[in-house]
Amino acid sequence: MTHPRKKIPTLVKDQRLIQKRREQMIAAAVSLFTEKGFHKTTTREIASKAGFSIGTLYEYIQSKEDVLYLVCDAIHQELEDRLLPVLKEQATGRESLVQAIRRLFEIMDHMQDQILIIYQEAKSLPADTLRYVLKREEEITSIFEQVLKKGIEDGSIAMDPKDVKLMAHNIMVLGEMWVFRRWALAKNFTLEEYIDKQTAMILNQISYRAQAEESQIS
Amino acid sequence: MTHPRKKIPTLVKDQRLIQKRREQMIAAAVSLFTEKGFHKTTTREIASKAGFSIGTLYEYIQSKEDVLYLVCDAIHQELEDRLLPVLKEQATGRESLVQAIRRLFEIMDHMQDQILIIYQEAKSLPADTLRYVLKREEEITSIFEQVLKKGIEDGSIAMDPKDVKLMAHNIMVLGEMWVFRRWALAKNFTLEEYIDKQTAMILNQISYRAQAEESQIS
Amino acid sequence: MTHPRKKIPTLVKDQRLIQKRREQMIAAAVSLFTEKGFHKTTTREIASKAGFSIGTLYEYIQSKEDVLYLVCDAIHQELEDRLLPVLKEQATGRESLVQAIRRLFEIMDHMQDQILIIYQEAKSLPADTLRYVLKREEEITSIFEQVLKKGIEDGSIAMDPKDVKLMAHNIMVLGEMWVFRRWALAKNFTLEEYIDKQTAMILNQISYRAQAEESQIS
Amino acid sequence: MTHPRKKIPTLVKDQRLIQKRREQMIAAAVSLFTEKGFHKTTTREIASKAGFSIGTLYEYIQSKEDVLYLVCDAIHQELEDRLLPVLKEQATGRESLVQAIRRLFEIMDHMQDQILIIYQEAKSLPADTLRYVLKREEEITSIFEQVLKKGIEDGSIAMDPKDVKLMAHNIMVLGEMWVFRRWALAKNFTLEEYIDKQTAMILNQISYRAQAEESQIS
DNA sequence: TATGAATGAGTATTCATTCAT
DNA sequence: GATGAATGAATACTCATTCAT
Repeated sequence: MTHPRKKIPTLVKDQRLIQKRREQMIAAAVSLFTEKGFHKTTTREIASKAGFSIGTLYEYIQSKEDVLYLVCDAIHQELEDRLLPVLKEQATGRESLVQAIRRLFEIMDHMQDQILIIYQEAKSLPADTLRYVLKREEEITSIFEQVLKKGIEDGSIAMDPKDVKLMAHNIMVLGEMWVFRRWALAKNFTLEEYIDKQTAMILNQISYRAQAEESQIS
Repeated sequence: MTHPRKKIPTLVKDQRLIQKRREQMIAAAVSLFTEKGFHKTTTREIASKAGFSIGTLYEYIQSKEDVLYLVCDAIHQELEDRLLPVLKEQATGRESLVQAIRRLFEIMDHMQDQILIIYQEAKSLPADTLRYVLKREEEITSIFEQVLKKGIEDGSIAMDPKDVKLMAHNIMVLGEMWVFRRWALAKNFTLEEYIDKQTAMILNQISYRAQAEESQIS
Repeated sequence: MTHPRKKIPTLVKDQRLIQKRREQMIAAAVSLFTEKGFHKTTTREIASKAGFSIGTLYEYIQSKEDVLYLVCDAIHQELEDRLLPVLKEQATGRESLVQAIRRLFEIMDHMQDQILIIYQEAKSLPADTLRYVLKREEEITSIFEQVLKKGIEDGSIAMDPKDVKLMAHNIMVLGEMWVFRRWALAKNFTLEEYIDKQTAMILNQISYRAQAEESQIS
Repeated sequence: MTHPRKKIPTLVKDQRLIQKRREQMIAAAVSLFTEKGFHKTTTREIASKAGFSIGTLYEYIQSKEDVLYLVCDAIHQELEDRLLPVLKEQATGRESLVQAIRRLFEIMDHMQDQILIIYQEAKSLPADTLRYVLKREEEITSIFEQVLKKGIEDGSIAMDPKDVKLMAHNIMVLGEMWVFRRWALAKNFTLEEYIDKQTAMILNQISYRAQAEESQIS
């Protein structure tokens, strides 16, 4: 169902070892990229913070960019892992949406360092690899598309199906905005206030009365 | 009225020359940063593309980061210079808002490369310098605050004054989103459609009927 | 007993290798510094003459100044290693002094290039590091202090103990003078003559008859 | 009588101007070379501290080394100008010697920064130019040769004429030693003490009783 | 599998010197 | 005579990557 991840070739064969080493590597890299950015972090530092030698690092990756990709992918994975459990089968689309927005924003608050890495460093990935990361971002965005569609179907959400995709992106971006405009927002709002206000705005778009307005604007 | 810019020291004294050389330098840097990013662009490339030698480059700046700052500042200046003229004294706040949103989004579309530079490279600025750039971003955001306030005063816009700041940031981010989610949005919408839909959504938040709804959500 | 040397940090761990590489590095640097001086010698030249790459050089030092320090320290070490063996337990202070002066002057003649490096380049060391080098110079000077004191004790040398330190410095400087005034001295004297004459002068100061004279001078 | 100075070509013709500019230049350079050394001082700094532009600097010299030469020569000139007046026609050689030694050591104390420049930076002069500086040093040394010879002639000094040259060099070096071993000497002696002790030692060499001793040493 | 020494291409920055005005 | 903008060769130092052990 989900898009396949990029395979990063390895000189090592033991799968369990690969996973362990990569977890160490990713944890080290996240903390270093957060602190100094991708370019100012050296592979030596990553290896050393991960607890092994530079030679060993290169047994598990082929280039520094590979580390960045693994980091991005792990972040997306964690984001998804934290977001999905909030969706309940029995809830209406609207209920799920409110929950998912809250959860998304809380995740953004909690993972702000990691989110920033994706925003600021992903561009350093080779074009090919970047595509995997963007695909992943799209997959996560599509979670909101699903929720919105469910709401339309069960009647709890009123909106033009053609607008579902845009709305899903809007929600993601409003979440990320809490991270990358934090310097301005945190001066004026708590996370709670931010969630409440943005949720209200989003809900306002998908209620019946809103639909009438839309036509008379432009 | 506006926040003062950072002064970048120069070895050259002739002000006219400084301006001319810096314009050349900025133009060269924008194109190179867009193409390869800040870190992968060398100072020699900047100088050479600007049409002078590496020695001359350093007569007009003190470090590579200075070039990045000048680029960011010039981009913000151009953005503001393009945005402000759309505001007319005699228009209502609501009319101005619609115009300004359209203009902002068009500018984002037109200056996408530059906007991306700010988003992706500003983090490489020294902390001190970054503050100047963020301050500038806030100034531009406050243009929308002014417009919203005017609308509230002249009765053309209905919203809680406490929400003005957040709404202004939302508008800016929805504009920038056209740039940094272009890989997803451009597949589904034209700029026109994007402007219309997002404008509708924003207007929906600031119409009288919307106000009633807001309270009953959370 | 001797003052501790400055530790120069290394990226390499193998102590034997460190010693070997540093010996290569020092030999290369001495010859280059002699030929062109510290400032006009490039790190690349040092590495290349030492037989390894510039990258390898920096595995064993942290800065070009580190090389200079290592060179100075090695020179002092060699000087001391050549000087000390001349001192015999059973000799009188006066006998030891004559031997040590001769040996010192011979060393100066033999190591003139190296001595010049210390004289002319040590000032380029960071203040902290320079202190280590001067301390070392003082240690070597104190060898002559010991010899003089021994002579006073065993009665073979007659001088005011308060003058021991100055005399030790004088001896060292008269030795170094053979190096840095060589352009004038070598035209007029052989090393043998120089040793004889200066030794005579020094001995003249520490003989009983000399003491009487001193008081009637100033 | 004195050795001719090196001519440093000029683009400017007005001799009075040349002298004025060079004085400014030398004063600036001495202070900068003292503070940071020759290599770390830039020509721009020299020009700026001298009160004119870099372009003007090069109207009066041809290379940075020329500045160093002018500085060395000016220092030697000042040294000589301060030393010579102490010599009185009517005094005995021995009296003159004592006076000249005292004066020399006082000059060394007073001009320590400048003396250090000659000691540490002269090696950066082109070989040709260096010869002029060494010649000058020899000239100054020969002042002491003259005094010693006069003493021998008038019977106030007892020494082998063949040792005059060496003794003159010894005196010069013992003076310079107050500068370049200041880090060690100043901890133990005042200038007065230093002068007294070294003078005593020198006089001890040139008194009749000393002569006897000399033969029996080696 | 793990190590870490070796490599050398790459890069920001400096600075003596020139020359048109 | 004075100025100062322009030049570009030169240089210390870094760091991703390799490979022998």
